[in-house]
Amino acid sequence: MATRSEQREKTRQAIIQAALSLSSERGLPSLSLREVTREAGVAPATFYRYFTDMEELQLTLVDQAGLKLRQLMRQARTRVRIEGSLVTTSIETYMQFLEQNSELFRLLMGDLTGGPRALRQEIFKEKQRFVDELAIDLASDGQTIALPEHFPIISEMMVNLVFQGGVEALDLPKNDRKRLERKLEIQLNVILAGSFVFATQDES
Amino acid sequence: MATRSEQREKTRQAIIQAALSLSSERGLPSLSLREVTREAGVAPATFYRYFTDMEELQLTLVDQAGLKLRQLMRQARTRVRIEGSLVTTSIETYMQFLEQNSELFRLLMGDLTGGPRALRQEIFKEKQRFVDELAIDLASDGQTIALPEHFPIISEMMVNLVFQGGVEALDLPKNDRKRLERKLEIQLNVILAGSFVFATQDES
DNA sequence: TGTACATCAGTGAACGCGCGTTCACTGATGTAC
DNA sequence: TGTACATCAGTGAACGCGCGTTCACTGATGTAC
Repeated sequence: MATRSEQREKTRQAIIQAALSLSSERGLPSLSLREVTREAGVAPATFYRYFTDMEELQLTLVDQAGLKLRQLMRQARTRVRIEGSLVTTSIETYMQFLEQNSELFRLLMGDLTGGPRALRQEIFKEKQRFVDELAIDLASDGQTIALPEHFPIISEMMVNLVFQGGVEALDLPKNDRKRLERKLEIQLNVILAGSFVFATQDES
Repeated sequence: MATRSEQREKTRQAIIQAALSLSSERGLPSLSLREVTREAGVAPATFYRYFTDMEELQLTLVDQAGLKLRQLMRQARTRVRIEGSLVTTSIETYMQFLEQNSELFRLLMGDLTGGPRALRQEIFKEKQRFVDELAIDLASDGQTIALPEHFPIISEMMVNLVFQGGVEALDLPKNDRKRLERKLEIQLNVILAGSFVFATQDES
C-alpha cells in the first residue's frame, strides 16, 4: 500500500507532531526523547533514523513554525492591499493562525527569549525576516506614512506587539481574546499615527 | 561566628543564586535539583530544608526578579520627573538593570512565553503590575498627552517593547546595545506622538 | 562562667526510575532479471 | 508474472547514568539553670 518514502514521511511527521503537542504543556527544551517517541507511537531507537539528537528536532520545529507563519502573514498583507484596512485584517489573520497553530506559536515565542542560546538566535533570525517583509510591504502600500528610516522600526514595533499579544492570548478564553484583538488594533493605530507625525512635522 | 539564622539565609541564597546562574545557559525548567545543589555547594538533601520542590524555587525566583525590576523602574521614573526626558532616562535605567541582572531578566521573559502554565501566569501578573504602575506615572507626569483610556494601553506597549528589546540586547555585544537603545527611544517617541494625535484630533 | 540538654542545618548512603544511546535483528518494500 | 536478492524502516533488549526523594545520622549553635 504505502510506499517506503510515504511511510517514512508519515513517521517523521508523527515524531514532529508529538514533540509539538507535548511542548505546549511544558517547554520544548525539557522534552525527553523517550517521551516524544512514546507519544509518536514508535520505539525510542526509531528516533535516530530521523534526527541525530533532540536539538536537531528543535531546530526543525522552529524552521517549520517560522516558515508557516511568514507565509500566512505575507498572504494576509496582500489581501489587505485589496480589501482595505491593513490593521484590522492583519490582526484577524494573525489571530486565526494563532488558534490553529497554538503550539507552533508558543514554541516560537518561548524559545525566542528563554531557550538555549543556539535556538534563540535561530528564532531571532526568523523574526527578523518577518519584520523585513512587513517593512517592505508597509513602504509600498501607500497607506502608511512614515520617514523612510522609520519603516523597519515601526515594523519591528508591530511585530513585537502582535507576537507578544498573541502569545498572551493563548492563555485566555475566547471572549477575552476579542478584547485583546481590539487592544492590538488601537496599539497599531497609535504607531501609525505616531510615525505620521514624525514624517510630516518638520518638512523643511 | 555566624548565627544559625544567618547561616540559614546564606545557604538559601546560595541555592537561589545557583539556580539563577545556571538558568541563563539553559532554561529554568530544565534544571535538575542535583545540578542546582551541586552548583550551590550543598548536598542534594539540603534542598528540601528550603523548598518543597523545584517548582517552588522557580516561583521564588520569579517573585524576586519581578520585585527587583519594579522597584528599580519606579525609582527611575521618579527621577525622570525631576530630571526631564522620560524616555531617555527610563531606557538608560532599564539597560543598566539589564546588564547587572541579566539572568534574572531572561528568566522573567523566557518563562513568560514559554514556561509551564503556572509559571507563565505568575509572571504575567508581575508584568501587569508593572504596566499598571507605569500607566499611573504617565497619567500624572503632565508630559504625556493621551486619551484617559489610552494610558493603560500605551503603558503596555512601552513595557512590551522595552522588555522585548532588552531581552534581545542580552545576546548582543556592547556597541550594538547602544544602537538598540536608540531604536527603543524612537519607538517610545512614536508611541507618545501617536497617543498625542488621538488625544487632540477630534475634540468636539 | 560552666554544664546538660534541645534544636536543627546539613549529610551520606541508599532506593527505584526514566533517561539517551548501541546494536544485532526482523520483515516488509523495492529491484533486477 | 515469478524468483532471488538488496534495501532499509522499525524494533527489543541491554547498558550505564543522573535523577528525585527518604531517612537515620552528626555535630555545631542555642538555651536554661
